[in-house]
Amino acid sequence: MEDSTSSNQSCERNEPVRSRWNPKPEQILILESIFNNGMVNPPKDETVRIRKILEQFGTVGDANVFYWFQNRRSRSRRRQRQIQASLSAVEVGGEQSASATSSRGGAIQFHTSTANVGPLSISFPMAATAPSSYLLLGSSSSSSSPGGAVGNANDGLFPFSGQMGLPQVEQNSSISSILCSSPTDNANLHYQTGINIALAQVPKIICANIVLNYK
Amino acid sequence: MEDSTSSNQSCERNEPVRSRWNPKPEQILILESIFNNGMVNPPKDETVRIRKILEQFGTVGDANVFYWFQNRRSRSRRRQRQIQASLSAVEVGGEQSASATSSRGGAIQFHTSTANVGPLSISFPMAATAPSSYLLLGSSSSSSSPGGAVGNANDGLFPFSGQMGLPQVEQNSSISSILCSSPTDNANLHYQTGINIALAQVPKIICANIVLNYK
DNA sequence: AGAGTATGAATGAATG
DNA sequence: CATTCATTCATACTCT
Repeated sequence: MEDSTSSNQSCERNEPVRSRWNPKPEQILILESIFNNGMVNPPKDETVRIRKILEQFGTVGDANVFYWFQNRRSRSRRRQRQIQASLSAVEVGGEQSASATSSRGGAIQFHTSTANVGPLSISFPMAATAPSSYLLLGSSSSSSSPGGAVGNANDGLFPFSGQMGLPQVEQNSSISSILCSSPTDNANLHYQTGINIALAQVPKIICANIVLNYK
Repeated sequence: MEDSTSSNQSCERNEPVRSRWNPKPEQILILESIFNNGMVNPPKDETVRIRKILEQFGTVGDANVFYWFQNRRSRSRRRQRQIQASLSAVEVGGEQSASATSSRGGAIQFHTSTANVGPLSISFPMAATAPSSYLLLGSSSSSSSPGGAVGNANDGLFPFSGQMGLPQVEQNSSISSILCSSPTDNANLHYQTGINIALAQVPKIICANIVLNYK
């Protein structure tokens, strides 16, 4: 389950076997944030950057990131289809009704995506010095895309060069900003409000706090 | 949830429904052999011939063969790229491995297909007269490579009309020869040795009839 | 001690 | 040839 609350999750902390990648809560959070922010299908170069960021919290490869998005997109779409299907059940006797399905374009509407957390907005205290910090949504500060990459027109700050094939944002959440500080310098992280999701077994430090507001 | 009810995966032996082609181990072996022998991009006519051969082991269409090679090529290239990339990662921060990190070599794990069986050698009886027998000859150990020049493995006898744009042979196995006889006139197709590995569900690794030495 | 499920990984099939 | 989607296999994790 995604809940991941508490308990174990054998990361690589000192694991003997590593068969398949097991994303840590922080990593999931980040990925989820990116996804929910609209980047549902990051182009390759973005994938690499994302991977680097995630690496702060644990071993991960580009392929893992790639697969993650692919699966996320896929399952998200499928869930949607299902929901929609069951909704249309209301009018069974009818005719074609919604049969056509939304195919790729369905209008997704909000709904829980990540399982238990629900719409949320995470905000990290500021981390300042992380080797590479990501900043989602935000306003200013255009990301200094190295290499000048894509001047992305979207006012956002997310490179966003790709094509996002999904209606995106399947939930109303709005992340205000996320910064990842290096796990090693956990220095300034304080719980600010409520929820504080699972993150539980987090490596031990950091990032375990995030403020999320339901909205 | 995704269990999908049946674990089916099988073949056509008694199929309920078959939507997508599910290559059998023997078929995979053959395809793999051909590919590893240098023919990474068979021209149309070759594709047809290959299909016929594969058909001895199960239903398959030209398109399947075509797709197979296409995907194989594509993924092979990608894997290659990944590996390459991760290797070069060793000089970024300045500290090599330390980054800890990537353990795993930072690398992605794309399973390599061949790994678990260990040295093995499967061998098939040689059946000589199949309607259309394919014979791949590897450049393997046997001295055949004259001059040892770069010579691609093609010294063999494979038509080889295509262009092979790949480095080819990404795995260590070297097939020395493969003959496919029609199961229907099974006459001479008997699994002869014990090994006969799992063919079972083995998606990767292959085996069936062929003499291959892991090296 | 399993059953059930969430999800990482692999791969056939398209599409551009 | 590159990308992407759908399906499926395999496994980690949870719950009873």
